[in-house]
Amino acid sequence: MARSDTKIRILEAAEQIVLTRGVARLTLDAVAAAAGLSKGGLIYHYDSKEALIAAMMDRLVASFEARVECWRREDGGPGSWTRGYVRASLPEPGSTDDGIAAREAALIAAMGNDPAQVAPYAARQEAWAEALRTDGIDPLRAMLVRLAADGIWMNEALGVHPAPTEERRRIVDALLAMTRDPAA
Amino acid sequence: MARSDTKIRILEAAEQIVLTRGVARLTLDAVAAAAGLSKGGLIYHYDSKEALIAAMMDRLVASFEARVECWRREDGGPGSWTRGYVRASLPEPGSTDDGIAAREAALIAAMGNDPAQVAPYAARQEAWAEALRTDGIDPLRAMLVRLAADGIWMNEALGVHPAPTEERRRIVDALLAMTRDPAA
DNA sequence: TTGACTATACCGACCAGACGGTATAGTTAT
DNA sequence: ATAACTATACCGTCTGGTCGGTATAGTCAA
Repeated sequence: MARSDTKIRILEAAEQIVLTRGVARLTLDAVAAAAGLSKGGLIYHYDSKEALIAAMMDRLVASFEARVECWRREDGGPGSWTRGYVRASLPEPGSTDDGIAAREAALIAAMGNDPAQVAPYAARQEAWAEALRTDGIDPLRAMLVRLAADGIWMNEALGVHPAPTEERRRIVDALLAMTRDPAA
Repeated sequence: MARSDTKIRILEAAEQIVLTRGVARLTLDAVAAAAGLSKGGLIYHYDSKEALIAAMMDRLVASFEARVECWRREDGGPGSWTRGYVRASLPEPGSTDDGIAAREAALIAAMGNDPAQVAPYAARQEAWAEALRTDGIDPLRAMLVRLAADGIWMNEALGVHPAPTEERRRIVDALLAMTRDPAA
């Protein structure tokens, strides 16, 4: 068995638990069981629960920014970063892009365990605001698009669905269009 | 003492704990201490932690919808419900409207304790979507405004600030304007 | 008026179980 | 052999919840 997969397996197990059973059940025993190893094995990889959640946060920030950058590159032009943010935040339902689950789960876990652990995510805000500001489109418009995207995924992370699938798609299209059309 | 004040005192204490110390520290002992009574006294009013959080959720839904309705009435005309939603979600920083704290705290507490407890909030989505749809303005536009408002307060509930105070005000103004101007 | 009884509000000691974390011995791959 | 990894047993603490009890105020028949 590929040994280095273990750490990732642990993180994914932790994400699943948060998403399906709630932060309160994110216990070391539960994570170990879900990842298919013992608590001792889990602690070997992550010294403490805090370390585990910190790793989830790192993974989330890195994977999210990578996905934004990936979309931005195969797009280009004014507004491409904003569009990347939207696409990275709101992958097509049913797509294989499961990185989004990590984002939700990690943030919820951090918030649930200790609000201070949200810091790594909060720390990226300034950089993202700067990216929006210099994206070649109206900065206020870019920020509105970004916030609406946040509104969707954050609601969905809570299990709340502000719009059914069909309408959701139209909303995402509208957000992407707002980054292109100079009028509205 | 006015007996029913106690229940409110308990709920407010619980909100404060969630907001300042995190869900993990929302224990019955902590709530009782913060509300100025014993655990026995707390349990007398709310049979279990679950019941306490359910009460927080009820309070949140009722108070939020009341605030939306309040704003809508003293406004009127097309888009007034959408504007009410924005104003109820995003009170001026420093205003005495602390109802928003209840919304954040209750949702976080529910999510932290058991995701299923978010249900009372999720259940209102359809009604809100209907209100947006029949608000006299472009429904898609109304939904985008609502989602952006959600994006702001949900970020802030996590302790994340996507925009500094000055820019935040401009964003809120832009959202309100979007419910009035037929163009964009 | 008085005494029996009830309802409401609250107290705080206590308990069983769960939790994060430690210790340590064992296993496997190189 | 050694380092990477895993399993099991265990510990102290904390948590949600229980339970027996107290205090006060009100009702009501005699």
